Amino acid sequence: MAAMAPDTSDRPDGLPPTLLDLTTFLLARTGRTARARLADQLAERGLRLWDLAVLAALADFGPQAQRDLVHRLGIDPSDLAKVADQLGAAGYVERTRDQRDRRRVSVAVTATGRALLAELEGRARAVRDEVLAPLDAEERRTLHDLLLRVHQGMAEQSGGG
Amino acid sequence: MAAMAPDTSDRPDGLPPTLLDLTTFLLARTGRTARARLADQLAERGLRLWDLAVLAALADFGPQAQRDLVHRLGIDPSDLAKVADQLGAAGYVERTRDQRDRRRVSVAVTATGRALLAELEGRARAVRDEVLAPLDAEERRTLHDLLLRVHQGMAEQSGGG
DNA sequence: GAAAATAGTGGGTGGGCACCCACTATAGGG
DNA sequence: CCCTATAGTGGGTGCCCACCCACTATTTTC
Repeated sequence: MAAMAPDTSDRPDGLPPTLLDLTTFLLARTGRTARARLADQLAERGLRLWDLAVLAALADFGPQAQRDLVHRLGIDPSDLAKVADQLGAAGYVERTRDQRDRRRVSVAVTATGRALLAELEGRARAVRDEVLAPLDAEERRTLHDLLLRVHQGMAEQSGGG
Repeated sequence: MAAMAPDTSDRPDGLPPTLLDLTTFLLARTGRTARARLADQLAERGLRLWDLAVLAALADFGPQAQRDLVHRLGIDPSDLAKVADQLGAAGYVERTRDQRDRRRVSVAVTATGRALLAELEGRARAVRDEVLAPLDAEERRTLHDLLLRVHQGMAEQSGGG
């Protein structure tokens, strides 16, 4: 693909070099597209990004109180309540009162939830393959690594390291 | 900074590995943060991202009709009208009826606009230095290059290359 | 010169996301 | 016990963004 002569006139491309020189802009723009495509995939299941994050956290770290999820994911407690509520109604998670501290609601992912998560991961990988099409395997690894470190840096900055 | 022992318990960090394994997710998340910080900088001048894009396009490609900007930047014509209107009111651009085709409005960046653009570029670079703090100079170049190619791939995909 | 296409404008819509507050229930400290 | 802090919930707000439609002015086509 893309072996034809570039016809600059009817391409939506051709962003100003000034913008393309700004890594901040590139990161923002590619990130926006990636997010949008991922969100589209989730939307096909009636889900949003937070749903994926919550499922992943529960699968990785096991059942835990909402307060822990709030802390770990940096989501607003009130928003999490809604997400958990919806996931619970759909049978993807189970919520039980913690008997040692009855203020707390412990959330656990169900088998159905795990299956959903696996599917979502697949969709996310499909999006990645689409988005990172121009890169070969090693470049993808490099990009992933760099982004991971950038992300960790961000976490430290806002987390007050 | 960040020379102290990591206290995993009160960090907003610790996202689920499942998520950190998804490049799509990383790209989306770092992109979101980058965008937010850039938007913050622009907001200090009462501007939004499109304002920067429009100024850059005019500076790079010279005066042109709104339809060209629409085409080049992929912005909605109606939205561009508003952006151009605001930039015009603030004196950053000048809008004149094209005398050869009086339907068209030609937009040109003013001297003030160029000065503003220069300042905004500086702010964007500052954000970049903040966001890419964990990376050395060569890694930043690599990241920029990879993102640029990813971006071009996206443009081809949606532009029907 | 009538009809169809094009350029720009104004107004409005819907979705997502972050954020905040008031309130209930429970726990823990003195 | 009373007081304070914590956990969760429901409801609501504001921002941004993308998108769409109706309308006017102008140009192009036949």
